[in-house]
Amino acid sequence: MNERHRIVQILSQGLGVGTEEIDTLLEIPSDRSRGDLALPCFRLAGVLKRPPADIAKQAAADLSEKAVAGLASVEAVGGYLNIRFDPAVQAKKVLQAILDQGERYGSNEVGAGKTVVLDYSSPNIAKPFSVGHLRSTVIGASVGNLLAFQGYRCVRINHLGDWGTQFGKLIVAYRKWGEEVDLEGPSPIKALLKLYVRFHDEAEADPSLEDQGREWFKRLEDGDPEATSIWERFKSLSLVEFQRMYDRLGVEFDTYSGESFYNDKMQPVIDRLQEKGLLVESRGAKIVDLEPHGLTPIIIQRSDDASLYATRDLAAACYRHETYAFDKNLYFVATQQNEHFKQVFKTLELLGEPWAKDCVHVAFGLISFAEGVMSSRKGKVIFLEDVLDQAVERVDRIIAEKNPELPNRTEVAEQVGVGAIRFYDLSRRRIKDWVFDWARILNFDGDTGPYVMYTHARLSSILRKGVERGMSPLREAASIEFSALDNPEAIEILKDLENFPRAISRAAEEYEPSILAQTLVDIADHANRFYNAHHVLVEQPSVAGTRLLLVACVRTLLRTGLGLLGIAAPEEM
RNA sequence: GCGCGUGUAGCUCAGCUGGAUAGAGCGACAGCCUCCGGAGCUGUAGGUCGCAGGUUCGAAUCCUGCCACGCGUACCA
Repeated sequence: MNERHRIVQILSQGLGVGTEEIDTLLEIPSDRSRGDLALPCFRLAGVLKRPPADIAKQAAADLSEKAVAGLASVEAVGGYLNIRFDPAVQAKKVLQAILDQGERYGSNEVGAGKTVVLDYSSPNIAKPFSVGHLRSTVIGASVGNLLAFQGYRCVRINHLGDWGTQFGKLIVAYRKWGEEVDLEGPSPIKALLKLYVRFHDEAEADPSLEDQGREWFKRLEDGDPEATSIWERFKSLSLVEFQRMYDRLGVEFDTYSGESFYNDKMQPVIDRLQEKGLLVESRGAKIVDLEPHGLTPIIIQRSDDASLYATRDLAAACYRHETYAFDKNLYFVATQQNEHFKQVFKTLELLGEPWAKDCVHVAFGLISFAEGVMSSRKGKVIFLEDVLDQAVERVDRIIAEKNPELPNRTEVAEQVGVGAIRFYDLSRRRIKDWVFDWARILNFDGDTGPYVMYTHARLSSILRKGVERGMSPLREAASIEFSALDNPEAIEILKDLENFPRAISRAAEEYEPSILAQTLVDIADHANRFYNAHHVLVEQPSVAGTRLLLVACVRTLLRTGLGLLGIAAPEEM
């Protein structure tokens, strides 16, 4: 923003305060009817030894003297200096920018030449793809989109949970009761889940099963042919089901190399820990003592020499750095694993890896049920597929009621239903826990995905109707009829349009898609108010053309924003 | 016990680097289809920002203590 720069200079000179200080002090008023920019003068009062109101008054005088282009008014109110830009000038500028950049409006190149590795989704083989996995999947995918929009090269990794003691357990269960379940049916994972649940039931009575499970995992790790072939079958059956989810969600990965991929890459890491004298034996296991750093010990090798999750994560981090030379290495994993990632990152640091500081655990809260936590061991899970199906079905019923003539009804129902679920998960800050509630997740009124999509559809509809009546949006913002936008509803939207790039940047920097989701709700809200209060397709061509331009621009932003969240924007619904 | 996190309206949540009367949605109540799609719009009611101190001209926001809840706390991931 050029005016801002100019304003900072004038104020800095007039008041005799550094430009940087002025710049950090300048803010957007919480109540924007007060102006577009404000300078609270209280802090300056201390430095300048003058009353704040005095400073504000002088600053106002300084500014009005210099006649900055595009400034509408400048006034001192109490200790505040309030600055207002000429709304017509602002409007032209932002509308033209969107006209020029289209769906790229809001993007930038801050990440050009940099690489970010994103580890997300990462479901466990042979376990259901539950609503719990939804979080990692959609947050990770969306942050990837946001970072790519900022010019970063993104490497998307699905770090499949395809290794570990659980497979030993499952192999034991399969060998004992495998014939009692149907692995060739429509949902082999449900069959595997039965085996897993049964294992834990029986293990309560017969604890030796746990030992057998550990033993079979050890065999798997040592390359035992029977163990390997059973494991491979589980894996391929699972991947088919996962792919079905990813297709519906429109989520993609550059690689599916999971934990098993690192089975032969752990030894070098263990050796290096050994060389550095970090590895110590304790209670039969090999650990790195992290107590001096306020952390519990990280277990590198079990007493039976089998590997652990932490070992594989260390190997994976090193591999990723060698392979991709990342600038950031992100893990989209629940808060439960806070300590684990602290341990891993600290260990990398102790190994002398300077890039340890570029590893970030992008944590999110857990999903629970009113009755308690989800647990695949007890078979208490909600399958994501069931949630998506319910949502789509509900959308379909609503369409049947409100818009029965809609073409592509099945396709749109799928888009809106899946979008609703995605938006629900992305719309609150990641760190928050939430309790799964069918009534809430299937509600499509108010601050929801369907509301944003609906607004997009309404705007699309207005544009279509406009064309039918021989009207079209202006192609040059310079020729707008500003009086057509000179009302509180339109002004509010123009501010939204202006702030959009900043919302995107914040969402990307903080790895927080909810910032974008909330912004979209605000825009949709303002758009709804606007077209309820003001007719777009009016007689006067200049007014209609101007309002159509505004409609087209808002629609573009909603489309861009939904796209970054991985949500479709149907023209009708 | 210790570590990390969360605590804002009945419920679900916003509140950007501390700033001018704390904002939405759901639910409740009252209205709005001779007008571009009512998954919408307008209005009303509803808040000691967990509690107590402190820093500051100014604190929901920063610091300390306490309380409540969640997660973690050695061979699961």
